[in-house]
Amino acid sequence: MRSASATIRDVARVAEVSVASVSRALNGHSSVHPDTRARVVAAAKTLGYVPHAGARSLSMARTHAIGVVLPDLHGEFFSEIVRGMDREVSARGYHLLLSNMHADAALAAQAIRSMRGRVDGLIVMAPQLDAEGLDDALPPDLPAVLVNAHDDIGRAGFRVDNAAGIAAVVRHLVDGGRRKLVHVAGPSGNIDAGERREGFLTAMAEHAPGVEPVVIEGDFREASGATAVGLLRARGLAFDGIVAANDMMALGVMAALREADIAVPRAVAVTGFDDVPLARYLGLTTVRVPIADMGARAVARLIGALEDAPLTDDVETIDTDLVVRTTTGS
Amino acid sequence: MRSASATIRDVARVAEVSVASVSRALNGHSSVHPDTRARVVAAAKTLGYVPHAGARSLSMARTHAIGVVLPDLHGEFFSEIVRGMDREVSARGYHLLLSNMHADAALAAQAIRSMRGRVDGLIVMAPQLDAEGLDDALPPDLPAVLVNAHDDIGRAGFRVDNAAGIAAVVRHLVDGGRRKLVHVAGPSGNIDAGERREGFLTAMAEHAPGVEPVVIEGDFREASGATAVGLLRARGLAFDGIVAANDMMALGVMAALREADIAVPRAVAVTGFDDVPLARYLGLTTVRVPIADMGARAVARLIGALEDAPLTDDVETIDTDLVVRTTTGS
DNA sequence: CCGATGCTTGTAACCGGTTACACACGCCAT
DNA sequence: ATGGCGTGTGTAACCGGTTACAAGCATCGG
Repeated sequence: MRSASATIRDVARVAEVSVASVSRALNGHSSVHPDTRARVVAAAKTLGYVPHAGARSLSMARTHAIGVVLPDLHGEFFSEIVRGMDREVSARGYHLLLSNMHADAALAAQAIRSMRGRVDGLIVMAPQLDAEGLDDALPPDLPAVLVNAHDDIGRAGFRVDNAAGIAAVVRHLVDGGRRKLVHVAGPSGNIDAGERREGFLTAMAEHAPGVEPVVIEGDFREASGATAVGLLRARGLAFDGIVAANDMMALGVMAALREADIAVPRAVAVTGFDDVPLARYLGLTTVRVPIADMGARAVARLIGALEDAPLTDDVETIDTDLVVRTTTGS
Repeated sequence: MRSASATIRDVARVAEVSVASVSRALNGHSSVHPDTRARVVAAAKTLGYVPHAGARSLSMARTHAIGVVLPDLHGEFFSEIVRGMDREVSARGYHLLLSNMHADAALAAQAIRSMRGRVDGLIVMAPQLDAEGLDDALPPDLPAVLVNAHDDIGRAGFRVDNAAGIAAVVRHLVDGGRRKLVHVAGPSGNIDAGERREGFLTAMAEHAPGVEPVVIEGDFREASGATAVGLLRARGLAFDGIVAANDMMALGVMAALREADIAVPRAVAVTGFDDVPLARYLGLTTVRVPIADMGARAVARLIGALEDAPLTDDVETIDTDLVVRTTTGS
């Protein structure tokens, strides 16, 4: 029982051929005599030989690994997007190399750079890096696909159709007879939060003309949903529908409404965004975002670029679905 | 603007020194003249040089990456354990290489082998592989830490203290005056499910002597919780507490009880196991399993072994906490 | 003035694979 | 016999780093 693994040279010695023949035999090259191949395969088996992926990567300039750079994000989004990527990646024989990014831009750039030579391409979700920041963080020879990208980033990427999702929510509420809608917005720096806020205002202008839309600031966290309800009541504003920018805030809203004895959905309808699993259990009407699909499509596009044509710089849009449950019931 | 990245030789040429000096200068070796170091650093900066991690790994026999082999598991567990590992790993300057395993043992072994030369060590969760299967799947020179291990695996690993968790649940229910307890068990092949089932029987013998404990088969999925309730009622068994082997089945139990107009917790108490986020929202009394901690500790142990002493073969136990909520209210 | 010593530096081997190229061989047509 | 061709194999360069070893040079003590 050896402790160090066998190398290709060990196999060559045992099979009494050159290392070149071992390599060719094991990689299914056609110009290898059947007898030779048999000897090589037998030697490899007795030695328990497994090729050293790092060495192969170096000489082939191909690692068959994809780097994933994500900010520190909450469980549901993280596991969904990674699951989607993994599904696609393992179907194509690649691996995923994870790197969680720190908030600091310099550290983020460092994390990205440290991937050179480890991966064939990158999938990056970097809310805090703008086009410039990305340009000097990304090694020029490493193809990258952006997730949650700005429209105008000038790079291959994906984005969620936030405006359409919010518009569907607003239309649904207006169809149900609600007019006095309030939007609980996400943090101001966040791209998706910004688009949802704009989308809300646009949709209100279209579907409820004449109504002054109200926007309360939130931060995507559950507590800020409850705070928003407190604020509304303190100001004495009348409202019959609350459109939260994500599901967690919608949960906070629901808890605060229950505490204030305001009936959902009779007095006030509540909606979220994302469709986290919790939403189904609590009957929350929300907008489903196919996160896993986005991960899978990002991977597919990246690997496609690696194996065929280079990446194009356009941003693809991910469609959303309105999921109607009980918090907006008639 | 070059398309291919600069190599150490390019830097050497520009700085007018040898590659050895570049390597030494950039790696903070002490025997480099300050002037030389300055020239090298300047050259590296103008060229935008980033060392090629793959090449460095090959010559140093160190990748600073840890392979993670997991079965295809549901969201919560996956994201929690990966989060815990990531926390520990990035604090120590390593990366995580993910590989989801297929159910087939041969494919699983293949997935593990393909990590050779890519990672310095492995963290493996392989419910379908026994000691033998692991022995010939794991390359002998690759340290590995097992998660969710059998007690007697003869390898470094971690396990959840399922018996203690279930015992705490049973004690809590008995303290609340419940005696006629039913256990809804997990799938028979699963290690944790088995330990929870045994733990239930042992705890019942101790805390409720004379009572005949009932066990209904389930499969860890929500639907099987509901099915179990149906079975109990069909058999006409009396019960005042249901101890589900995990949270999802407990949710199924609760839904079925609600449908049958059986009051929780007044008529029947319900408990789960795992403490998924949903449990908090639905008020489920359950056993908290610190999944992220387990991931972090597995990584810490593996990296410790890599950098200091080799791994010892013992299995460490992860403690659980009883979390009392409303489904067992007095 | 000479050898020992310490500080820098360069040359080249090495990590473990892949593959361009050369070459040996047998066979066939000329 | 000769040249051309196809098949199978080996030699050695290469991927991009690290590092053992040798060597140049200035300084210093005897």
